[in-house]
Amino acid sequence: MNAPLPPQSLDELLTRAKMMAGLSLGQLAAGLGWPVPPNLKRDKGWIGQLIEQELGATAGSRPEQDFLHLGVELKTIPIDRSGKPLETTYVCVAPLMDTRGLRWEQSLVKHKLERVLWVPVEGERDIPLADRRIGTAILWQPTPQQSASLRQDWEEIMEFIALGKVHRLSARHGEVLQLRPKAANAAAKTDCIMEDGTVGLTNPRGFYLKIPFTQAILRQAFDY
DNA sequence: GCCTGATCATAC
DNA sequence: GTATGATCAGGC
Repeated sequence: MNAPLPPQSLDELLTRAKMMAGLSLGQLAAGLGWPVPPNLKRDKGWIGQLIEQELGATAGSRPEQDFLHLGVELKTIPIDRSGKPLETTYVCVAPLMDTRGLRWEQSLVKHKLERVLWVPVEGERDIPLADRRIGTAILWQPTPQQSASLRQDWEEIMEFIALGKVHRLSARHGEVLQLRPKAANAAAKTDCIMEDGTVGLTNPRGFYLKIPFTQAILRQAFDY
């Protein structure tokens, strides 16, 4: 259907994002010629893909920022009536093999979070999907304090992984960043380092931002 | 009510 | 299986 071209500048991206603010998902979907699913149970990535399309991100499954030429990663984030995030935010998969020597500076977490365009969307389940409204987008870069917190959690988690203790990590680890399963289901397996140094199998994991962290990002932008 | 572990769709 | 986009939902 209607497929906007990629924005050619950061200003153009921000202008497009501002034009979406206040619109409902139904309005946006209609403009793009997309059908609205009854709910997100079987379409968990629908909102993210809709916003991607509207803003002209290159669809696809390439492990890159959404707007590589602008150095911007796009994240939609479901919020409640008070503006608080309803869910944690997925960042990227966690490497579970050959992690010795991997440094924060070269990590995928740091790279993905260097510049993020956050698009808040009403996410409460009692609001019909088509009626949920899009909020004001926020272009964010981590403050030195936020970057230090992310780095500390990342290093602690990666230390566990490198020592073959990934099975001892839970979502409770980390102040702002957590490790959780990221797969089709619990039967999915991938190679990992075991405590005796051999190679074993475990559930694929991903890094997620905890809710208070993203809540602080929204709060610092909207000053509430 | 919140959170952690589990799960859904799709492309390749 | 891995990567993209995330939310679901039962146990606490």
